[in-house]
Amino acid sequence: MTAKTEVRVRYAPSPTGFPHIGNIRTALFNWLLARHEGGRFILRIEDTDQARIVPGSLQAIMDGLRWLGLDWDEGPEAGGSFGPYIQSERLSIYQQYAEQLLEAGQAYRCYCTSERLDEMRAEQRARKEPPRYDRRCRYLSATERQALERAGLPWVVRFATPEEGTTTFVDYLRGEIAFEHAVLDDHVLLKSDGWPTYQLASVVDDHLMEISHVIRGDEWISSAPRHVLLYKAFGWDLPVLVHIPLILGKDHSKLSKRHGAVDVLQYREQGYLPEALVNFMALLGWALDEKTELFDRERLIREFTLDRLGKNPAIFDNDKLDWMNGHYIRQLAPAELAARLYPYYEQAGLVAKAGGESSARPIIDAITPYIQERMKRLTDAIELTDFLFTDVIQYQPALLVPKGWDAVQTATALQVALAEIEDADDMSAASLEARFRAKAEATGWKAGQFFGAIRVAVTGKTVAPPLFATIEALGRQRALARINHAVWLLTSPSV
RNA sequence: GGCGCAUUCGUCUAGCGGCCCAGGACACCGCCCUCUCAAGGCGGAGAUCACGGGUUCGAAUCCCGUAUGCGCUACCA
Repeated sequence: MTAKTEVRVRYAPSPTGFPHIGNIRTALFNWLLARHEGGRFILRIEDTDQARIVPGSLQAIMDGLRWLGLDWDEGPEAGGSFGPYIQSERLSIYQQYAEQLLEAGQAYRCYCTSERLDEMRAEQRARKEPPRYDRRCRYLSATERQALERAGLPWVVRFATPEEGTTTFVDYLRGEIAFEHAVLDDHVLLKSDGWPTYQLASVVDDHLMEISHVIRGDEWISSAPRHVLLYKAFGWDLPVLVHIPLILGKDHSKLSKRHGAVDVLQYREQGYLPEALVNFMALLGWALDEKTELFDRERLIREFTLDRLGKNPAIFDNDKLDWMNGHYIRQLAPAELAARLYPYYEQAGLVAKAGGESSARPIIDAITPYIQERMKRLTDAIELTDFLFTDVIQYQPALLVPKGWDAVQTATALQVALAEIEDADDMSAASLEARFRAKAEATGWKAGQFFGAIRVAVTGKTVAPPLFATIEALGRQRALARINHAVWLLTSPSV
């Protein structure tokens, strides 16, 4: 009877670029499993390829995770008793384990130069053979080895892969997968500069950090047998291996820059809500049942299990994300929405245009309830309401004239509107609406035409938030000025 | 080329031998609501379950081939 071991999962990105939507979705699944099982979610940084490190990417990774609410229990800035969690700070550990393999004869030093390796591979390719290390250094005689050693040549440590037989392992999603040793290489464990490769570092760390489930993209499945062999060489127990399908772009290739936004933080810039992105990403490769699509964070944690994961790659469909984002926007309390909108207005320069925060806030607060169900992204608010923040608006005068009316008729109606607004002692949207509806009734004008003309006069647009809420937010003076201007446009000889 | 994985509406997916001549959602189309645009409601179109063989009384579901797509094939992860 073995005690149930704690679930410990990790997200182990390389700081070689900004966090990509595909990687982050892997992080999400790891995080969800940890939270569902009451386990631990670990962030480990795999920075063993110094040449490829991109400055700022570690920070971006952490910002992205935090924005999405994927908090880590152990890792950079969180601590933990299995640290350090940055591989560049664990070099001596990997060297020690490489040494152990060397002594056990499960690995060997290779003195081949990269030039020789390149030539060898070119020849193999020319002969239509699979490119593979020819194991020259594996079978060096003692004297040869000593000579090389004495010459002070640089060396790498390679794993002595069994030459015959097959390694079989179980992938949680796909079942048994087998690889013949003949197709495996004697891959490098320790590079000539003493740094480990991914293969060594990740296996050593997963073991030392007591990782229970390795959930990663399925591009790793072909290196899984090497990892299994390494575990065996060390005499360690295997974690549960879960290879999840990749996310593809619209053209069915691996998601990349060509497909538009792929960095998580770009989604924030574009006005997506983290709750929408989390929900959406969870559905890329996971489903609860035949109908449920909307999951808040708690529900996701409650329902998430590995056995509901799918095994075929998903194509990222922005349309559905947009729909879902709109749903979550409508879900927000208006005050909360207004607060989240503020930074976008600031970014767009509208706060400054309105004369600073104290004048911008009330406008945003007033109009937000009316644009809430008209947005797919937070950034949509800008275009929907920019006319509220400026003194002058510009539009084609012809837009003023509704279908079925002419300029004269329109000017007359706008003058009536002017009088109504001047006479109004209550500028609330409800009161204005009652007033204008009564007027439409009395004159026999269709609301569509009458209101449409006013809408363009006041906003410069044919598509805008509800008219009377708009006028209320605008205020009497500015509304009058704009309608006056419209009348002038209609009656001036140039039109 | 070799090895591996995958294959259900355009897209995300449900389906784990009979409930399926395949269900839901996005997108699309129509109608309703309506001051525009949305949101919302109702309805529609859309998948010979990649193809070909088996197994079975019965297959989208199991087995074998083929095709296609994707991944890996570095002193990168």
